Amino acid sequence: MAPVKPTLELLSSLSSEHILRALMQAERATRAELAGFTGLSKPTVSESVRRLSEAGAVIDTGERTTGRGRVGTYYALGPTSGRALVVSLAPSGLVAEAVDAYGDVVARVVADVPPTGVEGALRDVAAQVAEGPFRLAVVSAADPVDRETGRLVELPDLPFLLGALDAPAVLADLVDGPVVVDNDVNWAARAEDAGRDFAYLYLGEGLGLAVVSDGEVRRGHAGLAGEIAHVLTTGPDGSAMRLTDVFAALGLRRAGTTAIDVPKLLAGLESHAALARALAGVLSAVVALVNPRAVRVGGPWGAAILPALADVVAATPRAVPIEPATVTDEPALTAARASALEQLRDAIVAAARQRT
Amino acid sequence: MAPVKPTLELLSSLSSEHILRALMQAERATRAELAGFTGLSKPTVSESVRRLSEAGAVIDTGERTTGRGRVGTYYALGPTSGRALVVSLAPSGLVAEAVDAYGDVVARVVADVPPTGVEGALRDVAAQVAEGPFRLAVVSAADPVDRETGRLVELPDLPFLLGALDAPAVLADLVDGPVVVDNDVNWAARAEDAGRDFAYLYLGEGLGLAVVSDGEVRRGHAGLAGEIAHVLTTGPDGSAMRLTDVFAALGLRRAGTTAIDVPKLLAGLESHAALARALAGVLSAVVALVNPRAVRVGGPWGAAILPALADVVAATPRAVPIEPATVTDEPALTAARASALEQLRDAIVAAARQRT
DNA sequence: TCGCTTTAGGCAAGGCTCCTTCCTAAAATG
DNA sequence: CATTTTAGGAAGGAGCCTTGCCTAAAGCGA
Repeated sequence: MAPVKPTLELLSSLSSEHILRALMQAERATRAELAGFTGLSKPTVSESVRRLSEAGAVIDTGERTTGRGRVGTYYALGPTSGRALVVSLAPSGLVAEAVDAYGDVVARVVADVPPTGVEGALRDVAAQVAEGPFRLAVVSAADPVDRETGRLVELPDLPFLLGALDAPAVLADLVDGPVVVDNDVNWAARAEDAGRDFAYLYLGEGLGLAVVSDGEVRRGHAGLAGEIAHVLTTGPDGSAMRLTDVFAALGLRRAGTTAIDVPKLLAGLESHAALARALAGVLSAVVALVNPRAVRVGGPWGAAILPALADVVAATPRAVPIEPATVTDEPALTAARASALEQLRDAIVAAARQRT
Repeated sequence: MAPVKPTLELLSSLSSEHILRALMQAERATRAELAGFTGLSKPTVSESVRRLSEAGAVIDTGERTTGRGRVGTYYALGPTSGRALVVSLAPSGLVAEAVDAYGDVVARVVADVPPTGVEGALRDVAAQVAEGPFRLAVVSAADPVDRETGRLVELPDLPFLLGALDAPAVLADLVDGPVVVDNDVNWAARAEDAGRDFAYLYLGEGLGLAVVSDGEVRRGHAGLAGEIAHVLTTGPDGSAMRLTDVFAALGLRRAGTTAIDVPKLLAGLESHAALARALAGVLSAVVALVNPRAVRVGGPWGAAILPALADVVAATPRAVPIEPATVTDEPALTAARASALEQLRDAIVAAARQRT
């Protein structure tokens, strides 16, 4: 809206940004190479590198070019560029990674969720990959996340897989900057390359849906967009029923909980038709409200139900393509890592802008 | 993502943008005043104004200051800044306005929809407010709009109020720039100030819903987000039923059409409970999928049903505030006008950036 | 009436950024 | 060992923004 003030400082900070981003891609480069990458002139690059070196943002690596011609000096990002923490929290286990500005995973720890709860385990794995404080953290959690606070929230009639957890508070002394927490289904959707408007349906012990509109996951006011358990749909008997109650009616809940009994569901093919109809009812609401180009289906029983679901949806007046999820290996972690990398790089550029 | 190239030209174009935006607000100003408004120094402003004058973007109005001190020269936007066309199309009538870069409505025409169709009437009203070609047009239409083409689309089992219309094609020879078309409900939602995440439910002859996420109306892949007629909900008899079929079941459709019989609906209070329940079912899907802070309700029978609807929703496990719409006087036109003004101003700044 | 104040605008100098062009140093090549 | 190749530096120039000062002209007040 309001234009930026036209000052010479703006130009030099733009040059710095060019240099830094080029170094993030190249890992190390001489000033002549940077001039080639960025399109800036050699004197401009030299001056910018001089300033950045003075501020500690980049350093002379000590390496020298060995080829024809004069010996060049390699520069790289300084140690102050720091690292980002990436954590994936799920009942099946925790994964923590430390990522540097080059996108390299410099440390990785996997752990089980102990019976004492996820909080201690989170602190442990984060500490294990730490090496000095992180500049920021990105957390994926298999439960609904409050958008404001980053805390996990329990919703009625939904399985609460990880339990109460205030990840920003737990990680506060390990992370200097922001701690971003989001639901694993939202992260998994971000890993998909399915266009600017699509929905991602996750079918596992819990049910999840991510809405991607105009290229971004839309979390809603409190971060609870996509919590579809309470959406009205068609029950096995044809009556209007909330989606979560369909599983109860079909006897597909794990005893004493609201979690879905996945093995039983996969074994009992006869319930698939009723499930497909119920899910199609939910998707009719998705189609009506967010109008996705397609619906990607993932999760432990996503592939099993997909054909039946696709058939039912195809017969509705507003058919939408039903596609299998394409990223199946740690999808949430993959997307969280990419987000952490982008945020880390932005933070480095912003910090350099501050300190010069 | 990719930073802008640091060039001196960037600075001068930024200065020009400051000057132009200040003139859009002030209508006319001396260079000294512009220096005060923008925070730029007097020589910078003088130089920028000189360049903009040469390019025709601003002109000496001929007026002179009359106060103490030296006589100043007033500058204003040049005639090439042009106008934007704003049109509202509804069965109740057409409104066309011409808006200049100051936000003033310089011409306005109201017309009825003739039995021959809306296309000719659109051309007529647009021509009547035209005075040379428009730089862009913004159209609000009371029917679903295809996001790609801007054409009105007919959906099965929905009233098609205006009929087929390709507004961009009809206006092509009156408008030099883009023609933006959107649904009137989406425009009405943009006129509300209800936070960054909310939904707008329009209840009239047709049913409409607008979804605002992260501060923007989200239109979906084809522009059909919010077409809620086919969402499954609770029918009068408790069975799962599409929302549009609820009106059929209650005998609230105008004979031979899929349009809602609003007078009959307003007269028959006994059907309100069933309607409220059906709408609440749809809102449960809205809450689940887009998680709005609140739902604003507008339209001819919005106020009538609001208390009953609010009661039913309050009793659900995921209650959401139900609020009346705040803008009731030409809400769609108001928002379309604001959008046109913003786009016109951006276009002027962009054009100046090109031509200097 | 006349000097003072006030105000728009111009001018000059200085600082900074970027660029192009040219030069230098040093390593590999033949 | 001369030539080629390449990183880096130096010089000069152009453009933009700023501060500070000056000028012109209109109103104000004695």
